[in-house]
Amino acid sequence: MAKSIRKKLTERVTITDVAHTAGVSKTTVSRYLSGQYHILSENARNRIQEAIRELNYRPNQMARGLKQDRSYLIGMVIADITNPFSTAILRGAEDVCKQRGYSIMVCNTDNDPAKEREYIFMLQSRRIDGLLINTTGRNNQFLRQLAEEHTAIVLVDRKVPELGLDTVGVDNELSTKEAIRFMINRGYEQIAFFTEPLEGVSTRQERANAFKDILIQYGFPVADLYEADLQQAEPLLKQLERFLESSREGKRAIFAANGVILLKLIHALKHKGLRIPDDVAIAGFDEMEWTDLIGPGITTVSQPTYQIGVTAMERIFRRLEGDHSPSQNIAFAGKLIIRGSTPSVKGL
Amino acid sequence: MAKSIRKKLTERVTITDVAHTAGVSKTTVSRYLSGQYHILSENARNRIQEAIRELNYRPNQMARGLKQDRSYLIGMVIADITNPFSTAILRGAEDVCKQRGYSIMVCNTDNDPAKEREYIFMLQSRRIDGLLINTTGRNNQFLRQLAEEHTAIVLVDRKVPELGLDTVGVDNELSTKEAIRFMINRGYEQIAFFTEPLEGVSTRQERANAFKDILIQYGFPVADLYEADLQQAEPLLKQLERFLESSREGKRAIFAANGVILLKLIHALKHKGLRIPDDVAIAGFDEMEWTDLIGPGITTVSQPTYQIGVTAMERIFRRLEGDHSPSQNIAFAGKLIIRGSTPSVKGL
DNA sequence: TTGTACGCGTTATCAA
DNA sequence: TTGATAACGCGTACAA
Repeated sequence: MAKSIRKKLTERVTITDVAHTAGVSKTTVSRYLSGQYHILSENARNRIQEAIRELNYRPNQMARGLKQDRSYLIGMVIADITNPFSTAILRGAEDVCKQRGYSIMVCNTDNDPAKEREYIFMLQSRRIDGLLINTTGRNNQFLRQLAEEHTAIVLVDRKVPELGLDTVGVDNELSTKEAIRFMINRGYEQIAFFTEPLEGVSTRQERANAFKDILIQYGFPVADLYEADLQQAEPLLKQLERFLESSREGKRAIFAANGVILLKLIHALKHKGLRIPDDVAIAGFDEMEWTDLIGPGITTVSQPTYQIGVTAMERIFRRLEGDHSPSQNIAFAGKLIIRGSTPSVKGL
Repeated sequence: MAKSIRKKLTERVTITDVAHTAGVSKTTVSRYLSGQYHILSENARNRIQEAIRELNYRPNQMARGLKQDRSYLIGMVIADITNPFSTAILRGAEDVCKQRGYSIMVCNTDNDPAKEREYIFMLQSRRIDGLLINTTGRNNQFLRQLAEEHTAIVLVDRKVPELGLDTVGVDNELSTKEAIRFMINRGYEQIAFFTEPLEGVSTRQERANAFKDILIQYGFPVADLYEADLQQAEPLLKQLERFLESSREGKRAIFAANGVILLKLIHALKHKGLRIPDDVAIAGFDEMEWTDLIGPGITTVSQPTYQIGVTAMERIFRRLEGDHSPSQNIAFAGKLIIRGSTPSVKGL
């Protein structure tokens, strides 16, 4: 291992230096730092304040953490940090953390269990106090291990029932049913459901199941549930073609199980020269900054992402503060935003 | 004795525990941890490995960091983490960090100098080894302070010449000129430039100046440079109306200085019922996932964001490895992506 | 090849 | 209201 020698450009200022120039002991300075002003004399307090400013002192968090067995660090493990859904959650989580003096370490897994595991190890080494994770579901034993140490874990978006952890997300069944029911009521008679691979991802499963349930409830055949791996573009295109060939223009619609696949589908439609909603209607999960700008506007199920991030983070802090109540499953209501991509076709 | 009691209470596995169960000293374990295998007997090495696995030991990074005066932490201070431009950079930076065992702490400033300052202090407390920052430009003295400690700082996107720091971004002058020149060649005779407030943000200034320069070069009057504060929607709308009233249909175009304002402008146009490009042509900085889907597709200047993140991070590591060469200013070429929002209007 | 002893910067415990 | 001292978990001279 090639290590480079680091030169000390500036000697680091320590609590001892502050104590020295303020003419008090380290202990007293430490008390000042942790805000125990009531046991400090006016005099000591002022001199310490002055010394800190003069020396430009910043307490060393590593030393504090080591001593206190607390890092004031939160890990955030996400499948894809470039997904706006994830960043909105991060935004919410970050706001709550900042306010409490915690920092967030971001980890991008690409849905790869191996990467996720590496990150969990790293975060464990850093003694993170809390973890907010959108998990692949393939590293449950390590998550359980983490939870057994002092780490407060909250699962975001994806549940893993066997872990018995707090979960925050949206009510997938409710929202999916509302959306599909809406499309049926608008007169669509053949609705395709496109999702990324279901295995291991509760969110996708819940939405797919809700889709099936509602179709059955309305007496429709469940013929068009497509699972597409988005690594390559081909599979999705093929499945889309299959659906288009098997359906009649005018009464058909597509529902996308999340924002990523919704975007891909819109791209594919454009690529094939198909118009929305004339050739095919479309709707799907995840409101994004562009959904009202594409064609006649895309009908979406909007998730309160920022709120999800805030809530997840608040659960973490509650746990850190000693709340040992049974694990909660917090599901927000999604909001169906109706736009031109799913017009009524009843008269046709 | 006291040790075993403490262990039952806290359950934290330390290097001492590993040493005990492996039957060696802490030092030997430490050598193992830092990969100095050549000074370890086969026997010791195996026993340590086994002990680590058995106890599920993870070295405490806070302790290591404290001892080594290194945190293996990189701070990333960004104006808006939900901006796809920022997350793409983060993605690149993160990939490089992961590979080296570093972690990234994200800090969202909302372009607020006060928030930025708070974050700088916090990061200083954490003894970050490196900082990647998209700065407001209003906390230069604190950045200078950080740089004087052991922190390698790289400015991303926005420069601050007086700090003499490494900078990574895109060649704003070149790309802006190319884009405006392209629009002029396509026959547009009145081009408006919309930007967020110029003050203190080099990127915006460079683009605005390039815009002015090229107009002058072609003998056009520089009448339509609009600085809009996007906190409220009103100002932008008013300015847009001013431009539309002062210009003739058919030969007018809008250029947006970044992705955020480009999106707002497209929204505003839609809101006013104006069509692209029939009523007004439009182009702007920042390629986004939706730019090819809006109307006839939006002409954009694409920045190699992922590459910017990677490069910035690599500069940081180079500095940490002892590179003391003069500060670099790395400017990538942007790429003009021509789409239907800026058709040729020469014949009109 | 291995181990002993000390120190990193901070907080907690106790005594004054 | 203060301070001396012992940890926290690890790495590293120095010794063996």
